[in-house]
Amino acid sequence: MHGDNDAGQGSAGRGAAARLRIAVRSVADRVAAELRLQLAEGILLPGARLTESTIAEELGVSRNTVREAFAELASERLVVRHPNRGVFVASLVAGDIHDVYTVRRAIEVSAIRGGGTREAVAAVRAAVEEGKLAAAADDEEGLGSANQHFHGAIVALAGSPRLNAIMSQVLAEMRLFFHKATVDAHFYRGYLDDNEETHDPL
Amino acid sequence: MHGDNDAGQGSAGRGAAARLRIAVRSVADRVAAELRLQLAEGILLPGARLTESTIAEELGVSRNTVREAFAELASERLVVRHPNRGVFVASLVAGDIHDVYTVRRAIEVSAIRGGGTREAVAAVRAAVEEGKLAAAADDEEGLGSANQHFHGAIVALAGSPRLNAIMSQVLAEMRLFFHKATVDAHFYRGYLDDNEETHDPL
DNA sequence: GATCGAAGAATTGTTGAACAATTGGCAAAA
DNA sequence: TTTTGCCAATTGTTCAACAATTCTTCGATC
Repeated sequence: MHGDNDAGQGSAGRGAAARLRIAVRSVADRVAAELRLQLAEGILLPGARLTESTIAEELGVSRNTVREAFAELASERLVVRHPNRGVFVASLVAGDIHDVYTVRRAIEVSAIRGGGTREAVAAVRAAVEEGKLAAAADDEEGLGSANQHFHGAIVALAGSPRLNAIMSQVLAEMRLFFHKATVDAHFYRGYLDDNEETHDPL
Repeated sequence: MHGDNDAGQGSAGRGAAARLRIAVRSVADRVAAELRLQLAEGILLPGARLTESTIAEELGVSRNTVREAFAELASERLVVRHPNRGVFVASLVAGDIHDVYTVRRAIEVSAIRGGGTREAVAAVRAAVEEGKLAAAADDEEGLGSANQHFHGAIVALAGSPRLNAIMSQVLAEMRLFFHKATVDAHFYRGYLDDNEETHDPL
């Protein structure tokens, strides 16, 4: 009874699947993506609790699927699991932030050393321009976006899939941090100088 | 009926749980740990297929739990998921290996720059000694182990939890690679020199 | 009134069964 | 031989159940 399918529908279905193959991943992945988005947009604030059943209901998926999505996000450090208590949006303390910057610096310094293809270098310059424009227009949002592109481009210089992956996690953690309504400006300033030093060699 | 628990057993159970709290994690985590072990020991060879139901039966857990373990391992790149086809032990091609070394180098160079506490430096020296002893005794196994300790200690110099985490993943990937029965010795040699250069500054 | 502890409620961790969707192999047809 | 279509096996996902654990609330005791 369950191996029962008619040829007509089969071929039609295959066509649709092929068209979407690249875009459509598993449901768990899409749930993770949705949550990642809400995290980045500050809809879910650090420290907030994510209840399995609630999210399962909201997104119309099963608790089990939500669980898989949580595992994904936890491995990215965007949420933390407290055994038997639940998962919470990660809230970064000063030490964590310092640590994130340590990682970013390690990756970027190494990537810059490596040189990079002409296109990769061009991408960096483009991101810098993007940032200047946003800064001139006082566009907070755009500046943040340009910042992400800049750091992504820097790491892409190395042409290393793993470094890229690590960097995108780092950037995700930083987004989490920056959306925490008010950031201690002084604390942040210190790191800005650090950034400048990092990419000066270019 | 399901909220039914007697006080006596409750207190006894709590004692046992408290004793094991640190060691015993979730079942999914233990499954992942077991698989990680089999991966490191070369029981599961690169390219091998891991069937959910088989492993579930072997370890006496549910398929769903195995699934969670797979997610964990996949995020560590120890296995790869082919959608709708299954998970396979990751098999690293030349490019991957190069990439792993790129990451390792980036992390280690940065960690060495940072200096490190006296204890951390001592740990590095200890690992070097361990390696020398193993080499003198022609102890392949011990040499591999010493190598792991060495690189772990190097990164620990930075005192960064995130760098440590990244490094342990890198080491796990390397273990996967080294257990692939026969490794092209020449290819490997090239990287050995690289290692030497990396830690020479010490 | 404050503290402590014990039911009770809520939530997580795990299981087992079910079924749709997809894949790969194999046999029959062209 | 190549292609087509079916079958078997496996994955992806859901649902329902229950045990274990944590959180809450409510008295009882001091």
